[in-house]
Amino acid sequence: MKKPVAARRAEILDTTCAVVRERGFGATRVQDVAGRLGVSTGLIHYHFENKDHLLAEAFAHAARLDTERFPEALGQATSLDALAHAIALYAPEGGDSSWPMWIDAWGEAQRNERLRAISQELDLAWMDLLKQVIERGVAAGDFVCPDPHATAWRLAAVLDGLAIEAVVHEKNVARAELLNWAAHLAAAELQIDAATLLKRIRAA
Amino acid sequence: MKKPVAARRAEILDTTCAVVRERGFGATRVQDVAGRLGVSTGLIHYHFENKDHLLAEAFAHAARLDTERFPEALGQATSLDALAHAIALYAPEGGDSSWPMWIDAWGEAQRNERLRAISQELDLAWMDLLKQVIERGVAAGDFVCPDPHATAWRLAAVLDGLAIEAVVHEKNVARAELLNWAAHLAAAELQIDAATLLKRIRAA
DNA sequence: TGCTATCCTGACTGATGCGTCAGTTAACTG
DNA sequence: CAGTTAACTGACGCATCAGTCAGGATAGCA
Repeated sequence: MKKPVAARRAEILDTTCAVVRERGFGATRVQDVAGRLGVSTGLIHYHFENKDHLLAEAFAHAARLDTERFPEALGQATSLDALAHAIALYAPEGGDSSWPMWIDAWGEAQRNERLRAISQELDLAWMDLLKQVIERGVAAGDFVCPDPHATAWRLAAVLDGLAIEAVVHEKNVARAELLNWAAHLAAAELQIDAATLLKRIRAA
Repeated sequence: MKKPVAARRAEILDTTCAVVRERGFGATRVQDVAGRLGVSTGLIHYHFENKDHLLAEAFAHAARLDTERFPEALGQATSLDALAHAIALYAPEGGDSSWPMWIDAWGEAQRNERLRAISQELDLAWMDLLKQVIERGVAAGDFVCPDPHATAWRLAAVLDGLAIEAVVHEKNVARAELLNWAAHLAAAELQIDAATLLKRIRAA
């Protein structure tokens, strides 16, 4: 049952993320994490100074996992595929997506400096990924875009806004619509064909 | 000190909204509301069955206040002004805006059916307002828009997404940028002049 | 095999906050 | 100006939960 510190900490962080996805930051209890691991609450406190630190580290852990997938998009052969992969990566999946956590974090970040810093950095990173993808396409002559910065913000904002509807108010927007509408925005902003982009997103 | 039920309830709901804006749904205590009104916690429980009901009713109350301002936009003389007013109404103000509450509510709504229903209805109402404004402009020949439904969703989503950045991550997006970017999106979607729209939004 | 450092337990404490209730006060009513 | 009803108080019960701590177990090492 004894495990080296690093392994145990990682395990606790993973489990904390899972609990936060289900219960939210506010309602997550140390007991929930301990119970799910079949471990005492004392052990959690042995590895983490307090609950605040635990939640913040779990959130940072999840953010790291997300940003680690960025190169996957940037590594695509064409700028169109890079864009398609970035959008597909961003859009909420059905299964174990982290979206519930990000949405919860926005609310929490309003009063928790630690969470706000992480959330802010993550949002900026997403925006920057989109911006890089756009600038690459412009440089290659694939996209036409007078203001990549503004376009990246708009695209990120639309994806955030639609993701909220898809995740929180499931009935309002389905993933298919979300992708469709986002693809149309991107296509209009970059002067490319929406149908082609949509196909690439679905294939990604 | 004694007040008729209706007046007291309204007062309690107003105060609850104020507390929720500051502390969030999760961290709002009955004592906070009572204390701010200079009243006992017993009184709150006298008027509301339990904390859940109090929070849900306060949220519905705030939503009602917001939607009551819709006719203000729809009543404008021109479709351009209607659009400008709708966007200005939507965008977060500096002062006592309800945005912190809406953002918090998205997180909370993931686990609270009551809040979800209200939040969902409110989001749909906003989208519908934008849709009405767009359709009016199209009918009048002021706007050109092949898919008002999709455009309304995109516009609402962009405003939500940018509002999050402006409210939660203050440094990321200022209100001026938010309005500018949103105006550009609306202008492109409706084939009108962005600068003119922006002027009207600022004047609204 | 025995020793030691590290990981871990489980029972405890203290604080917090919801909801209750017996009793009090203020407004209305005839 | 009683009598009655409705609004209100304040103290308390009770459950929950973060964090502590003294001691126990286990892996690795000599």
